[in-house]
Amino acid sequence: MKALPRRFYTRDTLTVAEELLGKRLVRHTTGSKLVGKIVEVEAYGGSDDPGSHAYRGMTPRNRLMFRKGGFAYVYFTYGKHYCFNVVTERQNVPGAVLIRALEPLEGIETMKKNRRTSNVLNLTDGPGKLTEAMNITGKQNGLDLTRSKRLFICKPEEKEKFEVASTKRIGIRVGVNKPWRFYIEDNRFVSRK
DNA sequence: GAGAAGATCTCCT
DNA sequence: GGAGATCTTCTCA
Repeated sequence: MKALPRRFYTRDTLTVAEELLGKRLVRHTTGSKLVGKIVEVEAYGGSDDPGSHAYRGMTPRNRLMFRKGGFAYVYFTYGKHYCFNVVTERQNVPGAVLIRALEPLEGIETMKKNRRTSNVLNLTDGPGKLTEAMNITGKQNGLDLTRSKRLFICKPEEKEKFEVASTKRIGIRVGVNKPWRFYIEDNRFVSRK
């Protein structure tokens, strides 16, 4: 269980997005260890991407997107939900990858408790759901994923084979033409087909 | 300081 | 398939 190094994140956002598929998101909280396989992501850019928070430049909320890659960018939306992003690119180049869905691997009972449901398929198949299942909130905003012991991303122990599909992004009104959503084909935990 | 929209989820029909 | 929940953030006056 070794966290991915800084150089994994400080690259082109689309490359990082695609390569995050199949990786493990690891969350340690008091008394529990939660692990999920990343099965669906979306890439967000800067001034070239109207769908991105960073489209109009830096604001207090999106400043994390301008940092060097490897940090967590967590924001609150719709009055109810947190969304978890991984910052990409070099310092001062905005970019982030939204984690949209996970396949639960460890700590499933804790996730069920966090989500108040017994349906495994309903635990982490959406950006607002997986943050609740993994106990990720605004407190994790700005966390360094290459150094933290409580929240990080690592490679699977054995390499897995899968097909990657890409489509338009979901839930945004502008910038919908970009095919910047990636997911693992035939995985049951992907939020939408 | 006000108003509108939002990278969503759940419940209802 | 559709609307309501619910509150933060941004924009503009």
